[in-house]
Amino acid sequence: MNGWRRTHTCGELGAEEVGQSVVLMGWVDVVRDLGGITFLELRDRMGVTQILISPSSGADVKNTAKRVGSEWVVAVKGEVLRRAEDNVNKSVATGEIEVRADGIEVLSEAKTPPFELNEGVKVSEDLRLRYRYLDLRRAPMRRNLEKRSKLGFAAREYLVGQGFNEIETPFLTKSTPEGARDYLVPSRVHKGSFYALPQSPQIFKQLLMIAGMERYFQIVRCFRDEDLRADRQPEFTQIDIEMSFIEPRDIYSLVEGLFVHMLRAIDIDVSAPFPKLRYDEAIDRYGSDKPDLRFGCEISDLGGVVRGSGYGIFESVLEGGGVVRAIVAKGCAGYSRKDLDNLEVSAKALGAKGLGWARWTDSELKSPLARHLGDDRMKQAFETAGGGVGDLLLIVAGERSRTSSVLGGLRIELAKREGWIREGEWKFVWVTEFPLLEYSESDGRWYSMHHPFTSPHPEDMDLIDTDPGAVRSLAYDVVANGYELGGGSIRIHNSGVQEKIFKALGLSDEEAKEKFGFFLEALQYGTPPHGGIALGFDRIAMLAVGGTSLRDVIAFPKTTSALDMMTGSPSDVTSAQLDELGIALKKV
RNA sequence: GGGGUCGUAGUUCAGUUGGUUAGAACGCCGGCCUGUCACGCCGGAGGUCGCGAGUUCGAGUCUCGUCGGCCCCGCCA
Repeated sequence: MNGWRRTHTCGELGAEEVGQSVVLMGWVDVVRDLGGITFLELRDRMGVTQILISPSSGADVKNTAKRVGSEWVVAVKGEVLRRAEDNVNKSVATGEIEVRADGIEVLSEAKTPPFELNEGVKVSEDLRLRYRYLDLRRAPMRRNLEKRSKLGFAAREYLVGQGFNEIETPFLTKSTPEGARDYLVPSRVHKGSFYALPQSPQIFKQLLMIAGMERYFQIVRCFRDEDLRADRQPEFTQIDIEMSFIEPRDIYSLVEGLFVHMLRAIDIDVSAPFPKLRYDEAIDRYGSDKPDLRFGCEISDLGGVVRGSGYGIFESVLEGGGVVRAIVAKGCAGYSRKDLDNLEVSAKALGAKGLGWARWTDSELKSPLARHLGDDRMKQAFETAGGGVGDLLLIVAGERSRTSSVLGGLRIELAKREGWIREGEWKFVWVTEFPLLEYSESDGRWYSMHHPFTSPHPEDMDLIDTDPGAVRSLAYDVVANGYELGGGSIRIHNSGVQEKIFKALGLSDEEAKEKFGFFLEALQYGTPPHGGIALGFDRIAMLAVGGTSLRDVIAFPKTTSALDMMTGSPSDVTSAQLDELGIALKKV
């Protein structure tokens, strides 16, 4: 570097430094060659500074400046000059000054990049991912990663301040039967055996409680081999927390404090405590276990209104134990036939058999259902659901949970379509009292809704044998703006109860012993009551930067088909590598 | 596993009912230019229309298959 040392960054020079001799290093953002005079914009992570190559600059400087192009890395030595008043650029932090180059050194030449790096230039997602290191030079991505870093630092700062120890747990661990599909790692030493990458450090953090650590946390990578979404990557980061001698409310206040502290670090204010909704309430009112509370449009039950109407479809649904429910779309009475058809298509895609509607315009109430229900009953239904003149009523009938999720889905769709969601707003909510178990028709058995170590609600302990579906758990999710940001529970700390749960899940004693024997044994050595939570750090960061995809906050993410466009993984390995692992590939 | 949508110059896109030589902007290259900051002006190069079959006298355009991006359902204890 010519013996030069960088004296300043490209974001800090101003009127105060005028007259100083400085050395800047960075990437050439733009070259503006006006003939006798040339301007370079030099960029580093802190900002951009204009470099002046004037007629009085030496021949060396001028010749070098002629050669350089976009994204070359250069060092510039020169004097900070105050710009004439008409030349000040108010839109740039360093716009009051420029640096007259007395020396310029090319540190690295650069090929013309495959896309322009200016903010605001649209580039396809796959190109950005293939050249991620260039994409990350762009200001929005850099800002996002900086914010993510601050959030992580604030989380550690807060938790350590609360007396937590950050403790690492293994990545090469044991495959467990319940839950998401595992990523497997073959063992070379023990051919035919596999490690699994952790879906979460669940068992280890409970063992740390048994070990007496009392307050553990870890910002840790987790792996799940399931299909991806905008908010789901195969590897993702959790803020994993576990505490001993606590109740759910201790977790609530800890996590509320954590969110307030983290978000304050990037100048976002949120208020705590967060409201709470029981699971069944969330489903009935919002049709989701991760309700978006930034807008209303709650679900209403019309069973009382339509019962006895004589309308065959509704009557038979009600007789069969189903429900007739509705949402009111405020101000949407003007929807066209086509709009309504589109909504019906959505409803069917969400699992509805059909979609009933009624539009209450100034003059009249229009609905294909009026013929069956009568105008009075129709109007009553409208009012029961909280609607009136100018509104649209959407009715779904069927099995309870299906109907809820359909209306919940329509609710979200309407909110997006009608712009009911105010950007920048944060609506947190705790969803509590999740069911302990859910039944799988296809497998003919019960599964844990959270995980098999979740404590049943003490009041429901006796129902485990008689009515497993009615057992509530001490599990909770923290939800913001319709995203599940975390979930946790109070754990079972009694090996008898744990065995009972394994039995309810259809695990034989032998299976339980084979898969979790070490853990069942550990529970017998003096286990403190304990519980915890795992927060989705990527999702928190995504919401905090105003993003819509985890790719916005992950430096090197995977595509929706779990490919890494940059490295080309996953990829073939040599037959020698396979031999060493004792693995033979099947033809697929 | 399923549904939707996209794939044309380095990039972002346009391309009519299937019809002559596939266009624009930005970028890139060359020239001119002493106050630009989206610099300006003049000129130029640049295309396996993702890939493979098929229909047709003729395919960027139609059909089938396939690969890939994005969004969604299933799945994600």
